[in-house]
Amino acid sequence: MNNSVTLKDIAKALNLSISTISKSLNDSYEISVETKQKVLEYAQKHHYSPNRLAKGLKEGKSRSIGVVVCSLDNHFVAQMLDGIDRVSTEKSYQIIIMQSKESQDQERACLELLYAGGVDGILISPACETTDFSYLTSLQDAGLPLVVFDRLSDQINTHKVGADNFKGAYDATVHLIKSGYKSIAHLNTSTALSISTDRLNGYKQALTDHNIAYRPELVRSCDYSDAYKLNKDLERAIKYYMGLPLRPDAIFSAGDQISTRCLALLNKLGYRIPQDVALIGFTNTDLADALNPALSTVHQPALEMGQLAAKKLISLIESKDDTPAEYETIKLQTSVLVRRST
Amino acid sequence: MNNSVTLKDIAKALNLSISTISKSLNDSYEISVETKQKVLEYAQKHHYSPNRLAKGLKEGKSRSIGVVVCSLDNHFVAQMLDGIDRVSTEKSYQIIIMQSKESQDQERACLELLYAGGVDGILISPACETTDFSYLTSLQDAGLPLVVFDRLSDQINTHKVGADNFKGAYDATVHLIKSGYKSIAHLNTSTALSISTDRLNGYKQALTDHNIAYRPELVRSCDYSDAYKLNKDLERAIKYYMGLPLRPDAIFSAGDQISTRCLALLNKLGYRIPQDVALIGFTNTDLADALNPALSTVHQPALEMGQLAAKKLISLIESKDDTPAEYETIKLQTSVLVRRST
DNA sequence: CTAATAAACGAAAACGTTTGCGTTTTTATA
DNA sequence: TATAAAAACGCAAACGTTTTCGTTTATTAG
Repeated sequence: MNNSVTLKDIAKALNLSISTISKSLNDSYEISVETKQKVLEYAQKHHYSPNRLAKGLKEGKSRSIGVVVCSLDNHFVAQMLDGIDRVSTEKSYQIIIMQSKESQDQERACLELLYAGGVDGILISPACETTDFSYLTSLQDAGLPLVVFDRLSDQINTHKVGADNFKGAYDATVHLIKSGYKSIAHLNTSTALSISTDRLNGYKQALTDHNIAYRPELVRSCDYSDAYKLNKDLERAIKYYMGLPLRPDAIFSAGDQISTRCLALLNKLGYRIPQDVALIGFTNTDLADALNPALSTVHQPALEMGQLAAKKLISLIESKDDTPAEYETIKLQTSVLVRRST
Repeated sequence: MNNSVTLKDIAKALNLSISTISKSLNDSYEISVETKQKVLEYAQKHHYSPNRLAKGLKEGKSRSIGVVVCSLDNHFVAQMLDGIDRVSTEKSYQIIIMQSKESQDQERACLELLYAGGVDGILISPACETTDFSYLTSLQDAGLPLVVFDRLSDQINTHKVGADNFKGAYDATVHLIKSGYKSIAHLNTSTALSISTDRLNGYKQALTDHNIAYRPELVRSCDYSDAYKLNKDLERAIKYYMGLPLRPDAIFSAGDQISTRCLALLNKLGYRIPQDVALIGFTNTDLADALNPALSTVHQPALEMGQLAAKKLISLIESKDDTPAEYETIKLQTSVLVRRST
């Protein structure tokens, strides 16, 4: 806290009472125009700005919202945060960003800190590891507004904003099929979150819709939690695929890191893309066109997702009194961007 | 603000006074062990956590620090933020991240908001556009601790933590020279910040040290502020280079986006890297090895930079009383990672 | 001219803490 | 036994707001 000039200071200087100053600055009808004028002038001249803590304490609100994401180090996440940031600063809420690093424990720690910190609401994209949502619901029961975004779960009942992962996966798979690929592998993330099953289901649906038999051996999961593990899992999966009697001629990968790391690994292992194996994956990296080769991607409207989630949360916060009405689940459309890798 | 159980509640429940509760929880010597025990037990059972706002108001501290960066959507920035996040959560400070989007006005707005918000200190990596540091120094004069990181400026006197950009540029250029490139262009960012001149000087020094004449026409600047402009500037620069009578056989680029976008553009324009022109650039992207071709980079210790900057700021905050001692400027070593593009 | 009304402002409580100091009770010292 | 000291706790002010409810003065209606 640095803030210097207070209502008291102004009151003393202008020989008025604190309440008069406060009312003047809040444009109360109780105060004469002349007084208001005088107060406002002095306040501006001395760079008065109300003390956030005092105001918050009085009003029982902190005008801050907590945001929990897996990691900052990720284009997709950064874009969502950008969206969140835009609407929250517009509505003059501060955001406190915390990282779960895909760990359920750390996520729990983040939530505890945010709750204790007195945020007015929480925006969360759960960690991959998370299976237990009881703490989250307990926060909700305690009256804390909550919005889940990006990675959804039906273990919690509130507003949810995500991408249409089923459709995205479906479209990507169809794209591969229509491009002539016959044997399509699917690399997924190992998580209990719906994001994973949705994509798997989209993939399956596309296959059945095109009379292609679903081969479970073509689906592998990778541990997302840290870069080292991911690389290891991925390398194993790729080698496994390539050792298969009916070796896949295309891979559809779910997940930002998975897609780009997969591409890097395929290169490293000497496979030519798309000649040896085609690749399309979920990712929002702006470097997709600069990759070797340019990577076909399923792109999610990350910015909009963040914006919408923040709007939903703020509306929830600001209408805390009325009945929660009905909670919505919004699914934003993804788009397939075809590039050289398929 | 969600927080429910307060000192008063505990006091009432235990038939003690508020101050006794407070002192118990703060482990004061004035309170008997039995009482402390009882209070602690009750507090834990009912998930008491002190109200951040009230505490902050009382102590005149908010235990939060403001961080201003150009943009979230950037690997390098994300890594620095990660570093900042680690040490600040460890020391139980909240961080408020704001984006300047390379605009001096928006940066100013961020700073005003943070100051008004009552942060205990500010961590800033100035916008490219910023030339006027007077507002920053005025904040400093008002007693707000400040640490500048990443992008340094000598227009402000405080702790500074950055990379050794001169050395990084020098090393990159030497690498190109030693790899046999004769005519080395330099793509820089158009900014008044020292980050730009340091890199330019490193480049120049490497040339003179190897008896290569410095050709001003090989140095171009690009507007970093938005993606569209950057692409435009870059394309113009590249075409300009390639139209030169003595066309460069290598490019050393400064700046994250510039390096990766330059690679993408060279590809798009049909130039082969490194046959037609080699490329090395400052960037921390984890996709460098997956690019087309794998991009040689100058890598900055972003995480450490963030950590160090945060440590410096916190120490500044917590020793606000004593004389500011002497301000340091720390330059962290960069490393050249050679890949296929050179 | 009196009484009611409006206009303009101030006093004080409240939000949840922390902390200096006063008060009571117990214990130790002379 | 009288007294000083220590131990354990409560009171109340303070941090900077907002807001309710007076209080004062000026204005208007009857």
